[in-house]
Amino acid sequence: MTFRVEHTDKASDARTGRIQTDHGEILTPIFMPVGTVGSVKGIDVRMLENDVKAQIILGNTYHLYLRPGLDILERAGGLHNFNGWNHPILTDSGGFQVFSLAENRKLTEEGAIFRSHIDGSKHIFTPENVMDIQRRIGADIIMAFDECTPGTAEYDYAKSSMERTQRWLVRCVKRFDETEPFYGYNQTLFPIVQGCVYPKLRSESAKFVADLGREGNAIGGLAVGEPTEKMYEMIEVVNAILPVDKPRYLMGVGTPDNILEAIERGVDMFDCVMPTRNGRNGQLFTYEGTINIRNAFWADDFSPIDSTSCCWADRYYTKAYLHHLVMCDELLGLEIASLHNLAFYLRLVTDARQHIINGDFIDWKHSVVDNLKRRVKR
RNA sequence: GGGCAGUUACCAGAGUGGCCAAAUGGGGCUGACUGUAACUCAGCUGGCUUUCGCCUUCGGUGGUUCGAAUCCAUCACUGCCCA
Repeated sequence: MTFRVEHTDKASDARTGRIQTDHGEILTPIFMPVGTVGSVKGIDVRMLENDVKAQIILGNTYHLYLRPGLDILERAGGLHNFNGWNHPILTDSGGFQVFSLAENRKLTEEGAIFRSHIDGSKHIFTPENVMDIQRRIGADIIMAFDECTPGTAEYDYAKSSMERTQRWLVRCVKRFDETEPFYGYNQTLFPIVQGCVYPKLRSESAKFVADLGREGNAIGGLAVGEPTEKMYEMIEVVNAILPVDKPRYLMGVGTPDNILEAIERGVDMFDCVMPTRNGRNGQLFTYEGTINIRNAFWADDFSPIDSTSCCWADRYYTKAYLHHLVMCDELLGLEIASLHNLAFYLRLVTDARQHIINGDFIDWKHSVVDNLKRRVKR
């Protein structure tokens, strides 16, 4: 994998760049749709390519390991062959599940012991086997096994958690570097900065990560319960330390305005379940603000879903029709809402990229950010 | 014409003397959702009030009772059965 910064913004830390992988190129800043079990929920690969214009998607180590399992993935020839997505893929390590499945796991120095949410069976994830598993899943970019610390953690816990993540990181790097790709094409490992909301821990973690000299770096443990302003502050602390010539990936973030604020602070890559999950729950993101398409007042609004038109569905279908589909629990409603939201997210980062190139990113951001946060009432 | 069963909130449907503005579903309204155990979850759903509380409701009318969705009478309507 290679990365090249192409344009830097004079008024902020925003920049554009180009990541090259064996499965193709990624123009940054980029949003990566989340496909936890190997599928972006409700969206097939043709829609991802042609309508969403996704360049890279995520998969999840924990979920894919449980189902379909490594044997099937290996016999399929890796995740790209299995799910038909012949562009870059990034897999998360299961570190987030250490956080989100906290009731079903036990943490030790060795790793994390999980109870499967599917059948209750017991599994252990260690830095070493998570590297091995991600080798076999076959993503282009794989993530270190970390603990995603809650945003509300006390300093002492955050410190010991971050230190354990660092010890795990050393083991991840060692294992990754002494193993080979499973399928012939190159893979790269991104380490993850932790440290909760504490600047001291964040900078310590960022230095540790930066010193590893990997091809890209990630910021984890944000948007997990801390105030939004803290998140921005932590991004600033960390990005002041992470190398500028490597892509920076802010894990799991976020809302459209979160993404623009993070781009301003020098982040290049994002993923979030929000466009798909919230879309399934009836929330649409637009440049006008967010729309809850279940609200009764959309029932007779026969205007296009999004007049600014992120994809064909926005022009083709009306709000009233999408409202109807959602109220009827029709599968098509979930699909259209997810499609719209993903197309919007990809358009958002594409527009950000263009404005960085044009040199007016900050002005543009100021002109759109308040609207992005507002709720559209008819 | 006779017999039996029934009529409860938007719908279905519990409740058969006070703990009932009335269970539970559904529908509806509103909100939440940030590296996906999530087509999920939460609140509200007679009126006024932030709460307390007050007011108006259980087919209609009239009664019994300290007190009625619940008991009695009568009328109306619905369903099934017999002529």
